[in-house]
Amino acid sequence: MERLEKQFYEQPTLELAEQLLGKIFVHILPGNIRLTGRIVETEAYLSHQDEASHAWRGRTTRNQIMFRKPGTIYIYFTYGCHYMLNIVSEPEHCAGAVLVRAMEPLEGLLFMQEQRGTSVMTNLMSGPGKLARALAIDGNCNGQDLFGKEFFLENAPPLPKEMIATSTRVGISKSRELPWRKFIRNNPHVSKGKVT
DNA sequence: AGCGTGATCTTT
DNA sequence: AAGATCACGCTG
Repeated sequence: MERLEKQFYEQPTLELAEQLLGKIFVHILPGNIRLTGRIVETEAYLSHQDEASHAWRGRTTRNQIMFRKPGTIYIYFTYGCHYMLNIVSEPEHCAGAVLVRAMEPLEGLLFMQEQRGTSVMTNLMSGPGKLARALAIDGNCNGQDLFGKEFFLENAPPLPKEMIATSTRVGISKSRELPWRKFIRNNPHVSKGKVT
């Protein structure tokens, strides 16, 4: 399947959060090892309209990558041990982003199992911290983009509307009521937040 | 249900 | 300079 190009990432953040479901995330390791997963859960983060977004008060040292061109990868470190993978959306300087919260592991399973210390498939990438670890993503990836040799997305047929579920976001205290989490209904690889 | 772990942001 | 918070995951 072909790679997704620039215009795919330029859509409004909420639409991109839905469109990303089902797409294949690819990380190529040195030695041409493919680590890949199918995105099954996302969350939208806007900028100034969204109190829970890192960008809601404007540009800082940490969030500056969110202001870059769509398709850029924004990684940050939290709780002293986890890296979070975000994909920048909207036109440049708007600072929208989509948090990738869960994937279904596809290729590189042995590597992922070693990274994660488990071989239970539904536990490899069923959460944002877990998937970053499984895909060998850390702070060095911050600011890279999805148009190079190392990271990109592969296309997949759009999902039927009835397979897409919506809920409030998880793990935040501000703007809790916003229904900006998107996930594939009844998929066993979504995080242990809320299921329907 | 409780806590580790460290960067970042807010308040003094 | 100090304190609070955190887009989490693991043990128990």
